[in-house]
Amino acid sequence: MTALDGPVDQVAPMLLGGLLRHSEVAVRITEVEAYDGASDPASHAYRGRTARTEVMFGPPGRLYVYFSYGMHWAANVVCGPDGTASGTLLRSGEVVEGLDVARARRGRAADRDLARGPGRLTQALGINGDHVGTSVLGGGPVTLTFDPQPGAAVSVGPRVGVSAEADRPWRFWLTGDRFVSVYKRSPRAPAALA
DNA sequence: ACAAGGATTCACT
DNA sequence: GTGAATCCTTGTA
Repeated sequence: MTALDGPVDQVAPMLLGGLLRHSEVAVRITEVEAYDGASDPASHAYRGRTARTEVMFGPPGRLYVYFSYGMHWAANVVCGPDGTASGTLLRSGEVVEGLDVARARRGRAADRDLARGPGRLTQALGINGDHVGTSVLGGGPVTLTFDPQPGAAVSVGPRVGVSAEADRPWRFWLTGDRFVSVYKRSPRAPAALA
């Protein structure tokens, strides 16, 4: 029983403002996306258990990390009760600790861009495939600290990059935050309704 | 065994 | 704004 075992579209916005830490680097989460296994064609787990998506069916709080476009890692926090496949993609954040380490990992990039984007965020934190299945709820190398801010304005909008169900409003971000990635609709997604 | 496509980023025009 | 890089996972033969 954790704060993560509810419906993913309710859990995802709760991660906003939270702190994800991997040793000396910590990131304040500013943007997330929810993915549900059973009802969500855009989810990797939609077609059932496979070797890759197995972790999404497990207990909440574990990391699901996958390799995308042949060059980027993207990190999810598994949500929902054990046996249900859902997860929250960590899309963007602000590096608030370990700036020097994050800068070294990200090459030449503006501080604002250190973790602004799913692939950038994992790179700044040093998260990769080795961390699949690691719990972020304590005891592991990666930890997630909730920092709920009841008064904070949260925006909701369509998801990025997915070609199916792009218009499901399951992307959440802190309204007006500088450390939110720019929205760019997938070229494969059907045109938005007028 | 093979072919297709992707929950993206970066450099260049 | 546009296009290339790059390799893993999955479905199909």
